[in-house]
Amino acid sequence: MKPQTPRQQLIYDYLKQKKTPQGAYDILDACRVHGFKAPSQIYRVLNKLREFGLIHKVESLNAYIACEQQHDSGQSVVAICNSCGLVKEVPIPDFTNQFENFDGWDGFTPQELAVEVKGRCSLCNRDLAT
Amino acid sequence: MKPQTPRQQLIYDYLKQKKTPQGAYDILDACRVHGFKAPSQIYRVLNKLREFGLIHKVESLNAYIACEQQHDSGQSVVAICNSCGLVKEVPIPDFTNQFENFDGWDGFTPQELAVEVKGRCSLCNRDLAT
DNA sequence: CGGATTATGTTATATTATATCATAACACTT
DNA sequence: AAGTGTTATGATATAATATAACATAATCCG
Repeated sequence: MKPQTPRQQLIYDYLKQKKTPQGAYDILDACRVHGFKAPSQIYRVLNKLREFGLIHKVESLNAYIACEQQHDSGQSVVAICNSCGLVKEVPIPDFTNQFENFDGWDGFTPQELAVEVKGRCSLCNRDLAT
Repeated sequence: MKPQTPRQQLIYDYLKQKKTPQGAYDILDACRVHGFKAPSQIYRVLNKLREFGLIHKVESLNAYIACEQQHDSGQSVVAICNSCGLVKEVPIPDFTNQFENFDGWDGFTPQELAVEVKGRCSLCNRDLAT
């Protein structure tokens, strides 16, 4: 699924071009020059893009990032560096499968999976070593 | 680690006795009779209890639950029913180990893991079948 | 075209969370 | 016990995040 309207395209492009997750109000400020004026305008577009699976909300940061790869469903594994704030989406193969086939659910049917890992990125690890 | 003060104990007990995650302002309202008056009082205690690993924040709900079992670190796997809102903490053995030993991190060192699964609980599945 | 649906604009408000500064309680040393 | 540092609490204000509600415009499709 691709962005369906100019405004969707605009915000999607903006997020793709950013390396760190952006808050809704950051996006709003950046998009004022393009005619956005109110938070609700931003949130509407963000929610659409989320439905399409084009972006993720990083829940623990209240911020949004563009997906780097296409997912079948709304699944994501996000690595957040506690030190520098860098956020990366990391593909973990078979991971979600394990989840669905897990015995312990006891009748629970998983639909969406959100995984957020906080830690220390490779660059900050390197700085630490010196 | 156990609650260290009467106020910590109070909020911890309150959360333990609830089956669903509670918002900070829900907790505030419930605790007004015990002298709590301001959000910051609640958030301070919640943050302490989180440090102690006694409660979790369910990020995708902005709500808080008492831990059901003791964790070594701040790890959690939370199952949320999209249909009835029921939330359960589910232990997934060896799961976090897989995460730490995952090859694809490329220098990233995981510290805290937050997993939130949305789906349909056993009861709602049963209702659906009839 | 006509009617439905979806996207957008606009204003107001709700919800969640933190900053700041003052005071009280406690733990520890001398 | 007095002094000192630390942690917890009280209290007020405000910041940050998100939604409700209602109006207008654009698009789709019979």
